Amino acid sequence: MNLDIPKLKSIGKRVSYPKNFQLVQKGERCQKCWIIEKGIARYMYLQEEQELTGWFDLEGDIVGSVYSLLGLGGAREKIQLVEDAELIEIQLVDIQKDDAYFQNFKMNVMSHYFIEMENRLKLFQSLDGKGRYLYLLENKPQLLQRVPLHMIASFLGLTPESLSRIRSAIS
Amino acid sequence: MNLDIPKLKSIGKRVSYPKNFQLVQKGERCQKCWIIEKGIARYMYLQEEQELTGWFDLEGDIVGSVYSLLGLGGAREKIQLVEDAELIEIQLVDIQKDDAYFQNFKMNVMSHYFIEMENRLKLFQSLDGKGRYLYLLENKPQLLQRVPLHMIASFLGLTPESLSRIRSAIS
DNA sequence: TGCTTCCCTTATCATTTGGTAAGAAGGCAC
DNA sequence: GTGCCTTCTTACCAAATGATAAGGGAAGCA
Repeated sequence: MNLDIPKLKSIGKRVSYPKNFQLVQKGERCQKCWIIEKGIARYMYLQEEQELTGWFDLEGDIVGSVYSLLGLGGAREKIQLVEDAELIEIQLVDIQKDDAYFQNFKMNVMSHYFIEMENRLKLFQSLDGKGRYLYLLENKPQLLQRVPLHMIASFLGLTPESLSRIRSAIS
Repeated sequence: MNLDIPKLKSIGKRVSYPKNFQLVQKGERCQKCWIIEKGIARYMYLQEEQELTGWFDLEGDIVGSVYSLLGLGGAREKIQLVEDAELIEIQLVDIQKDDAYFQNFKMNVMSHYFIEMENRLKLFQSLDGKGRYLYLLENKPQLLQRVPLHMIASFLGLTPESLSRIRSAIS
């Protein structure tokens, strides 16, 4: 049931992209996904005037628009690199050749994000800004060291000013 | 690609349960799911001391612990009926007989909740309590008429008092 | 070097929200 | 009926957050 990552990597090819490079465009029907060898990817939603940070992927994660990969439609978000990155780029068509593996791939990718989002939603429902920040500090401390704070603030549903206040109140 | 609902219904059997009946217990490995003919189901997370309303299902929706149905483990939530309900009860084992249909079933159920939760998360990240309430009023007005407001408050990530204040400020 | 741009912080004030307490209205059991 | 329980509202105060403005520092570029 688990995803065969080595197989997935063998299907793809190694690529390097610079900071701020855009992997996925909003509305795009994605034919690719990536595995992060080094770097951070950021999922961004364009919400009336403001840019919302929906998620970050780190080393070892699979990057791609889930909505689009599943064949549900065009990507709802754009995905950009926060740092210079080294990735394994995988053409979807190469996974689709093996249908059983492709089904397994889709189930794995979606269930992974399903679990992450379920947790994330509970955090928003039950914790205030300080609580959400502390949770991030506890569970993904690398993000706080490698990602600009205004992106973290958006990810936490806060203004940069509020996040700054929360951080200064703690330390 | 879409789920064959008539087929699903033909597999199950009609049942009636009273208000407050518990369909799924936390930790349970579910062998059933349901289609709602009449009534409302409520998904509840037990979060340190407090009870969190994660979701509501209405007429036409498929009810069940997605996490458990996908074989990922025991249910993370309990599911109870908000009203007396009429349901089509479906034994999982009966769907699993047809593997292609079962794969399709799982993909459909999960992608449905994936999309719902993605939207819901964006609401929490970008809107305050009033905004989230107005969104609900616009998009699921039936819930406000049929579900006790303290459950709605929890669903919106608010205290009952805050929701009450928001409602009185609007009307 | 000097300049701009980006990133972050701090301060102030208005608004929103939570916590606590209290009370009203309705349903239900006895 | 009486009494209990649930649900909902209102009021008050403290805390959290947003909006706006301002400033400093670091990085990048001509």
